[in-house]
Amino acid sequence: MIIMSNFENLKFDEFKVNKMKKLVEMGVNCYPYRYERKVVLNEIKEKYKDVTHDKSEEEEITAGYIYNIRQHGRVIFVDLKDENGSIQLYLREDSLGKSNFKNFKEYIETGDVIGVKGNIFRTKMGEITMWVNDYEILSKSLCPLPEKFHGLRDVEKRYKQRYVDLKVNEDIRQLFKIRSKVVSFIRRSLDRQGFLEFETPVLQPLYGGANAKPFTTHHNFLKQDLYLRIAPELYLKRLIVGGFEKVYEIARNFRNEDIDTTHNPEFSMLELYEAYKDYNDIMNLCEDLISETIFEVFGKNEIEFNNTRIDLKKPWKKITMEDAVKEYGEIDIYTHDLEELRKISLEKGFENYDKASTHGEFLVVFFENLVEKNISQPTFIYDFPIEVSPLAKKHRVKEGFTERFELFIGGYEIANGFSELNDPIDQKERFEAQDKKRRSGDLEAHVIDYDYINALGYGMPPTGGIGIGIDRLVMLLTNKTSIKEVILFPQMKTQKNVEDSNEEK
RNA sequence: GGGCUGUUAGCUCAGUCGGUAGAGCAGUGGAUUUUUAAUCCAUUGGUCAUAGGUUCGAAUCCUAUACAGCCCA
Repeated sequence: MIIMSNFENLKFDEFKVNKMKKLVEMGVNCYPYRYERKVVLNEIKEKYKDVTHDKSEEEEITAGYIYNIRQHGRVIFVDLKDENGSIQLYLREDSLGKSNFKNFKEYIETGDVIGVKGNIFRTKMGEITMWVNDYEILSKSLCPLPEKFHGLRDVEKRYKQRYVDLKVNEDIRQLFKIRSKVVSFIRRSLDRQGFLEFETPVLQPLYGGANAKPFTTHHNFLKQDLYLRIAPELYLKRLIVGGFEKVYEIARNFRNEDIDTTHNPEFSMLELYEAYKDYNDIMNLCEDLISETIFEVFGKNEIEFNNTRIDLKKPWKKITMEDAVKEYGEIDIYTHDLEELRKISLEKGFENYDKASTHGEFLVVFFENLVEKNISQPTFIYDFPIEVSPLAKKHRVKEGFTERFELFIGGYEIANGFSELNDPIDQKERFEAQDKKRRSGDLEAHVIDYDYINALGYGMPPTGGIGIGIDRLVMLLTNKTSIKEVILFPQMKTQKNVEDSNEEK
């Protein structure tokens, strides 16, 4: 029944293709260019919410795709959907005429897109329904839709054929609508506050702004390797040097790392920078921006995530990393020597402790292993060790620390910000320290960007900045624990064909 | 990187102790002028993910591979 090419993985249905061909023979264009749709389905539902059994005087013209058909001999009921609504159609042989009715019965099926004209009435069962006077095929479907009741459940197919997932699973379409709203609200909010959005390079000769491994590509004409950006940070701060005072970018970043429930190789991040501000100002900005976004989308400042009620009412908790480890981990790092810290890490089976060689690095290890996952309610963790924060300004009073913070909600890191390091000499030393780490095998350590140091040499005002993970934020808002659920087309491995696997060896 | 689980009809899923492959929906043919997961009758459709192995006999047991999900590092 299904025509399936070995090479193209097409799922055309033979019956559907034949019906389409028949229609074409009859002179019907199965793929016309436009349709004069006058109203969407929700507008009809709203306009006729008090309609009675009597047909409306006015004729309505609308369109959508068919998701169910119930044939009753000389009557057909059809369920029609558009982006935001649905309506029932009522087709009668005596209204449509014999041949039009027969054609519908024989050639129109679930999945087809049609335009319809008709009057609105209420059926015996109380359903607002269009009494169809005329219909037109707008697109003939050739692939069978998944089952009407269960929809598409197979997770792999849902991700790989997201178009089907969106078409048949209403909740998925709602989820991505929320994602779109979140992004557009953030833009509107920042624009209203006087921020300017800029597009900085995705292809970069040097990558920077985060600890991560990049994707590498090659420019043929320049005969030069380029990297896909891991963060827009260093370019946005060059804009602050250049004299812009409030800038942001909603940037797609690329990191060549493991794929799991919280990591996709490409992901979206809001990064913003504001001159003459410090990390305290930015924490406030972040708190306002996120809580307003959530209120805008849900109309309340309370959400349910991973079976936990999260209260986003301001002000949010603020605690230093050191105190957080004391509170949640019940240990004061600075009262133990390195040998003891190493021993404790080993005993408790901490991740990544073997790389730690300073109190600051152990503080981070203890934080990540003992604290992070336990922070459900929105909490700013602030004052990070200098060793792990090469782009953040030294703390104004606390030796060995930087003015950096991260926001945690529901056990996830949502945002990361700081008083930006603007001392060019200090920045040079920090990069050199990173470079040393790099040379000793830490592939995620920063590379030295001399042009960036040079930019700072021209003078960057005191500046506060932040990055907010859009995907993580959307996960939180839609109660999803897998990042793939909130990315339209997540990266999935494609089936290898024989030729490819030979080439690889 | 490691562990566990999954892969059976277009979709959602059964398949007992190893003994010829099942259902619902969709599709196809028919009945049906207010149904809404419509109903009724009939009916098509499977290299059981792939490749090996054990066995008289494998969807089922074993090994490897592919892809995926979840958990851990």
